[in-house]
Amino acid sequence: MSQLLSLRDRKRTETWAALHNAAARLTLENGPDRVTTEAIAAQANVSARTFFNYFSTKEDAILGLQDPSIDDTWLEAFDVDANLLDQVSRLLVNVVHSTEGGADGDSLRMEVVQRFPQLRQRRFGYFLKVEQLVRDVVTEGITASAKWVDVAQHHRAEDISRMIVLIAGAPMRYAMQESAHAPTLDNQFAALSTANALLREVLPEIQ
Amino acid sequence: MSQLLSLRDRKRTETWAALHNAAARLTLENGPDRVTTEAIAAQANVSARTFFNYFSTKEDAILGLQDPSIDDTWLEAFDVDANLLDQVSRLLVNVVHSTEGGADGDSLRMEVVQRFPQLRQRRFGYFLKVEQLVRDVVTEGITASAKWVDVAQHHRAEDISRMIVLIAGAPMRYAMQESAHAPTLDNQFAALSTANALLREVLPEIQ
DNA sequence: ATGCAGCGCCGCAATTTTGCAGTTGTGTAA
DNA sequence: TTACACAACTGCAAAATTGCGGCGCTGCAT
Repeated sequence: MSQLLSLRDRKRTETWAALHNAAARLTLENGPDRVTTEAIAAQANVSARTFFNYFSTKEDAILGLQDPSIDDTWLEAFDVDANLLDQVSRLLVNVVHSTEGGADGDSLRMEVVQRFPQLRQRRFGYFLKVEQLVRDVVTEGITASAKWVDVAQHHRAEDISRMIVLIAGAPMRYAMQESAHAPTLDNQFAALSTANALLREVLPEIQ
Repeated sequence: MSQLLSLRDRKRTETWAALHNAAARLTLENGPDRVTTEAIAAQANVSARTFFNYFSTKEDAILGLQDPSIDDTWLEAFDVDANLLDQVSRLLVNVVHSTEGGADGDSLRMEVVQRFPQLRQRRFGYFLKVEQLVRDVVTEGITASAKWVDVAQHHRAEDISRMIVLIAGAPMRYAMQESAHAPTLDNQFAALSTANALLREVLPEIQ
């Protein structure tokens, strides 16, 4: 049998997906304002209270957003002393992905974001949490690194990593703004890699 | 919406039915000895431990047996001072029914009992619990009744009701033995009413 | 303007489910 | 015989779910 997840974890995932699907489906049918958290919970066959055990707001459920997290594998592979920009970029992409749970294939998220732009700001809100998380990782790396002792004498590690994450995150912000107009998954990838290229070209010019 | 049962109660009923169905189905496919409680739980999509929150033995799950209970309606209607034999008979039938939960229509119980006679004794075991419950009701009634004070001077109320329930229960025992050979629902009803008629004929002859 | 109903959301206690580490009994292979 | 796997079943503590009362806000009828 598939014993990768415990029964508990499997059910938790199922309930999460059921709530997100119900929320997204009902929203597509009636618009986000005509959907109540009660109706969503009923569709997912759980109590109204349980809804808020999984999502802190109705919008989070509609969009299927979770708090960001970093896989241990990524943490171990992270090395501040080489290719920092690349690494932080990839970390950001990965952590953003962690905020959008479940299988993307059958998720109704895309359609929802496209049809109800009011919901978009919520994703930016989550990007702040993502940055915070990544910043912590970078801060820790810098603090422990010999390569950064010089810079760290003039600035606090927190500030250094804030700046690094801001730069590395610029392409994602750029892509997110773009994706307002082109919300398919392919288009988002395209926007991101365009933005990445742009960053590489701009960086050498401004120093 | 149908708000007769709370979400909690509705789910409890569903889980009970899922476990019973899984147990009965797997038993029909493989025989009771080749079915594990784990497999049943897995089929019902609950943990192995939860199985034992619903049934105290594997056989109970296969047969779909619950502890007997008496509906309050029946309790209020019960009156020791009139038609006692009839009332206790009906009470017994009703309480026996309460031990066999769920919708009888789609239950696989019948088929299981017919094909695996080893399971039959378990039903008799439950009949003892049923008698106990009914006995308590009758005892309480007798204790509070003016009509029974005379008899109660020579015998304890417990013993009186024990005898009454035994007599009133004779047709059910008779029918249960018969049903070994004719296990359909109709046949059981027929056997029971035959036995009832028989009792009525015998009673006057033996006093 | 004023009340009032509806909805999002939270805290808390009761109930249920799960995981885990047993104990016991039974068949089976060495 | 001994050893050992396996399955029924239990106790207990952690986690999840539910019900319920309550808070704050918003829109709407009076």
